[in-house]
Amino acid sequence: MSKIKYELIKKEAHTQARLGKLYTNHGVYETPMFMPVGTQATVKTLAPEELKKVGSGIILANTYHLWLRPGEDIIAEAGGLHKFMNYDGPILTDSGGFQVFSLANPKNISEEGVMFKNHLNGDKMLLTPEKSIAIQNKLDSDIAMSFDECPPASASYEYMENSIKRTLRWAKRGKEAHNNPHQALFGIVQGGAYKDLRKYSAIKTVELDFDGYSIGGVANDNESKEDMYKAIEYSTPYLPADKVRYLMGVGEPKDIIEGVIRGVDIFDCVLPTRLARHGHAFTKYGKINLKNAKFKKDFTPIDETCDCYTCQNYTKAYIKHLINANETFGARLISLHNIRFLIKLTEDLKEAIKNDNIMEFKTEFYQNYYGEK
RNA sequence: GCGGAAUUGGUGAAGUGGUUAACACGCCGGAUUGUGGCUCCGGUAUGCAUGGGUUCGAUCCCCAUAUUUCGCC
Repeated sequence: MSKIKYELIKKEAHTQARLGKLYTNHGVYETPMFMPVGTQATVKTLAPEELKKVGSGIILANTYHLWLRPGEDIIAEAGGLHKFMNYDGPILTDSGGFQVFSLANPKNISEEGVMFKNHLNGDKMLLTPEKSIAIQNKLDSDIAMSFDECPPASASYEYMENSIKRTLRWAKRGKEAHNNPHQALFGIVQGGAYKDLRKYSAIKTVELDFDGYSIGGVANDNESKEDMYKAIEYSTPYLPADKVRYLMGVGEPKDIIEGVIRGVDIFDCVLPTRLARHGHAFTKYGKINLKNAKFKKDFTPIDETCDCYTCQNYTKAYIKHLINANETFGARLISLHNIRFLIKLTEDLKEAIKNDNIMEFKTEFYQNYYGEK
């Protein structure tokens, strides 16, 4: 019957970084943590066992997509999302809120909910906080997300203020509609890079008392790094220490480090898998593009220091060939590596928190990755 | 051997007597942050088979040569 529990193990001495433990119905995991994204009940190209092997904990699936296809009833009939997709680790479902930002025309947002144009067949569909929660209840994920609006970072103060207030009303409605005793429900803090709006949103969201808290609305709309870090800094001070904090949609190595330093515990991002499909790989010494001609005869692994299956067995030249030939095995190999890279990063961050030297770790990482002094 | 047609970048090709030779693929780069996977954005022929000629000007007109191709003997 337990939903989710966060235990703060240790705070880093010089920053807000936290080492914690997350107890879920599908295992106990340490944070900081990176969640691979499996929108349509699959982390693209990868099998569940492979995800476990690279050390991933929670994965993210998407309410909106699974609602449209195959439909939450079919997944419920299968015995829930875990059984349906054969993943026995924890699953978090996004609420569909991000689709408000990416799919819906802004004028289709009302107090009641959001009108979407179904991207599969063009049908108009209404997603409301109650509906989003009902779908997530049926999907039976470990963590459900509140249905929020994710306004563009460039939104005006006025728009943002109205938006966060509506998101708060939606959060309350969603919480009241929530009806799955072993599923946790997270609230989402919005407010762009406006200090008082982030504060207001955080305090009011916490008042509603959720099982965990997210910081949303970052890394969109060409938002500057500076604004992203501000959005985090303006939010985390108002979040309770005994609840987990999740920064939504963030996954560049630099942003994960900066997020952890500002007190974030969980991240998710499509970047490792999307970059992989386009031939880009993370390495200790920066991101590389395997399509580049210089890798044609490079018979060394993507990253000599990496312990993943890909780096243990395959060369850049081979993977470049697969990507050039549009073979899916190439995307698979890089996806595996990229996810392992980010998870390894969180492992290193955990170690740095234990040792109270996260700023030193950051400096060294940046030197290697970005060539900074 | 005779006659016809063709010859434009790595490939398939469009095109006009007059500034920067269309487009597609490929190639070379770049992008990508709660995913509408195989997308988006750049760059990529100092030259239009070769040599002459006509013209103020030719990739586009004329001649020759070469190559390819089709038909006939």
